[in-house]
Amino acid sequence: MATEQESAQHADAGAYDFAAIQDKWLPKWEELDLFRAGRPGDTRPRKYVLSMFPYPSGDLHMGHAEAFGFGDIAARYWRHQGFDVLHPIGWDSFGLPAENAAIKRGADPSAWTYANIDQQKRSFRRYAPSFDWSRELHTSDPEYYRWNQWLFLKMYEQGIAYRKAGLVNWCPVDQTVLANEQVVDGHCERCGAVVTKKALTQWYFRVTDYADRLLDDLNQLEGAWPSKVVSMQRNWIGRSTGADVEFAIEGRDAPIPVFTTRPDTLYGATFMVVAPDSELAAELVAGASDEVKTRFGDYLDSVRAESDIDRLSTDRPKTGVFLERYAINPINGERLPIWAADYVLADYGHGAIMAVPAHDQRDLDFARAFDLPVRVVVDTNQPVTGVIPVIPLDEHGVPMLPEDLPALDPVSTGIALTGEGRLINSGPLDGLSKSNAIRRSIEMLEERGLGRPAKNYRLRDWLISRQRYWGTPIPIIHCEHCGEVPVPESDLPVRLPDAAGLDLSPKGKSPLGAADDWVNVTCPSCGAPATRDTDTMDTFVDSSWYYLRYLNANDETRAFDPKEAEKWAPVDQYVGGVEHAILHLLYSRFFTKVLFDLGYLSFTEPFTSLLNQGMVLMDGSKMSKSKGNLVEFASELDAHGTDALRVTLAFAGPPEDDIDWADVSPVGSAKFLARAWRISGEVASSPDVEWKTGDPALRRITHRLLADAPHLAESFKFNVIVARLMELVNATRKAIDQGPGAGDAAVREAAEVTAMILDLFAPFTAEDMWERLGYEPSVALVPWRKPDRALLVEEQVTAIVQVDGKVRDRLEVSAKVTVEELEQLARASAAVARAVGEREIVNVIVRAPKLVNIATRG
RNA sequence: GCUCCCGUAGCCCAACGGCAGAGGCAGGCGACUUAAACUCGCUUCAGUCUGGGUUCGAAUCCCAGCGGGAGCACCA
Repeated sequence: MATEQESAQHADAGAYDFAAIQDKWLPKWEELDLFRAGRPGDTRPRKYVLSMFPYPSGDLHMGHAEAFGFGDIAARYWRHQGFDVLHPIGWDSFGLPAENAAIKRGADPSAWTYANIDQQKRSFRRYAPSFDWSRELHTSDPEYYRWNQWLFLKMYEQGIAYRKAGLVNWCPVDQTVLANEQVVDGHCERCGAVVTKKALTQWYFRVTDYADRLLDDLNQLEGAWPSKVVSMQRNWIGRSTGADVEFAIEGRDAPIPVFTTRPDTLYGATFMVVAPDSELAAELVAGASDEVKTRFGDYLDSVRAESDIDRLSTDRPKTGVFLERYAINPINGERLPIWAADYVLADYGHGAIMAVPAHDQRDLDFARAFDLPVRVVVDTNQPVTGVIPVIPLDEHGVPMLPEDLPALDPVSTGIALTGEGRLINSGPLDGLSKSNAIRRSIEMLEERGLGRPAKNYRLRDWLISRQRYWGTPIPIIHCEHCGEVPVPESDLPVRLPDAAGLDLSPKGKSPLGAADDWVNVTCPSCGAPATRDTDTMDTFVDSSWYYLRYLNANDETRAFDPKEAEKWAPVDQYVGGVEHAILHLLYSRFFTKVLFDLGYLSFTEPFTSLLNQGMVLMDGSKMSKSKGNLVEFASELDAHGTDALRVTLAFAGPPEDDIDWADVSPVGSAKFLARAWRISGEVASSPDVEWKTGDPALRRITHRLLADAPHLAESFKFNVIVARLMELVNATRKAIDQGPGAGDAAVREAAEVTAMILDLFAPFTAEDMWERLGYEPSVALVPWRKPDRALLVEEQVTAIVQVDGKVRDRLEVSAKVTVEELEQLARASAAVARAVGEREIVNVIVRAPKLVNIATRG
């Protein structure tokens, strides 16, 4: 309990009270409506700063605090640089958790979602990010998702959205299909269940048509996106170039194509392998003996029973079944036995390969397991012009000449020869290098009409159908007579039916199918009874273009205004977690390119610069309730205040690094803020004071920070800016207590600059300081002062003198000292003479005015 | 197995190829206090993971190794 006396002291001392400051400024800021972007007549240049919008799963947590904190630092920074900054916020509010909560607790998914949003908005308000709330959007609003449907129809018209049957990833827990990107190490990205396969007819977006552009345009992002994300996307798209080769099949009219990156090794092909779950395998086995049919059938069953997890384990033994059919090698007419084996995938290339066991590890493993022939056609011992050969050493370390090398024998070593070399046993290709042989073999195939250059991708088309309720209905009607009929644009949005009365529990088919009134419609084309498509869209569709919806979030006539896009987009600074490196970020890039092709956008990449924040950990591991190491966002806010929390997160280290909460000190941050704030109350000069009269030493620190802060902010070195602010506050304190005193102009200048820059991290404290310094709100809109360059150069500097790189003396010299003068001074130094001794001076490097290095010999 | 990133005081982190320290945490000493906490002041602490190389000069660039982290992993 505080006594009256203590309270009085409290007030007298003007103690820093973060709660009071927050309560004071929140309503005032809202009244001032500071962060609305794009006001009519605003002529400032524009910046678009965006943090990935949150899924409303409950309340905000420390991860949000970090991510939105960094986004807000960027937004505030650009405002201080004189930009009209668009910094919107919205809600990624469709998705499974709402539905699962509905099933578990009987809540309506919509009610659950919007209640969470209310809760999170209250937390955001306290956290005070500088959002333009007037553009708030919810992807679960019909006003939003109607444009998902509109985009879907546009893509359907272009053939980009299509339906096909196939084996798809199936999550047995969520009871829905998953896109390839949502399967992580064979597990469901969301719930962790082991993913299985299921044959279904589903909707896809043809991302593979954009694979080359998605890959090639990554070059534009080099340097502006974390290199990790760029390489992950490259990896994910996984382009390989080579050739399609036509193989005739005995007893089949048409030849079958095979994709290979190594057409140069055609002469080394000794068998062919087809994917057991491909149509081709089924067709080939149909013409085989009953015994083969039985063995193949058993094999196929065992393959289908495998989960992706089993398939993912490497070095598991190769399995397969000989189909008793033969292919003809187009280049030399050889008969190649055809096998079915699960190491060949049905949905990559053509689901069939030519096996060259001597030069492909997987083929070699298979050949060794089934005693199939191996023929070496590339001599990898032979050096190739233009390639520096690695010369192997024998056991005594003596380089071995080619004739001393052990014979190439993949069969006995078990190692396939995949390196550079010279072609042998390959007829017209003999003697060529690997790369020349690849080129020549493709030419030969083209001349004979047996093959052509080809590319393949690891990337698969994006499966967007979901068999769940809480998502965007797919705007297609299925009619017995007309087939797939798009819902007319004028009938959009196709609203979700009311959840009440629907059984949302996962059954493997969409709950929408049970909404009879909703499903049964008349065909827009022929008027006959028809049914709606009952699947909903992957929620990653919602987030693929939301950055455009912010530009006119309240426009009911269109998805977005291309003129606004011209003004604001693409996003200048995007902030979010690396977990979206290949999901959201790839899909969003794809949508942007589609919209470009449709003529709605003039750019092809959505996010010019990307910052990935790290994670907030506790004691070295991810925070979670079950581990008992959860740091609650709300309780941290209560204990230390918004500003201290934000400063702590910004100061902890580089933004992209993980932060361990055990290593940081919100108490320390609060102390720093209190020190800064106290100074603003002690400044004894008035705002019209003449800066030039101020203490030069303190002014130098102030202006050095003004000079450095922009490039530090733009390279995301927020932790360094905070450290430099601490330095400035410490120096100001010293100037007041032990220097020129609180009335000095430099003290006011330092305090004002502290407030201006502190606004990036601690907006409440900065605003209150700004008011105490005699100004009107808001400091958030004040352009940063320009550094006085004259103050940055010191008149006297300490020059260091090195002898052979070791510091031997320091000299106080004028900053304008000439090279000659400095060298003379250095040579005259007694310490230098001692260090040089009898040695001969061979070189003197002078970097006036800071450094001299004397190199000696002897 | 392949690829990428990172190793600086007890801890978190700074340092255009040029004096290893901006800052914080923790520790120590002191002031305030009857005392403690808070606050304030002062202060100790590493030669940059190891080994080579380039350079007048390397934490920084190059090579190899060790340690840690991440991504990819039958994609023909």
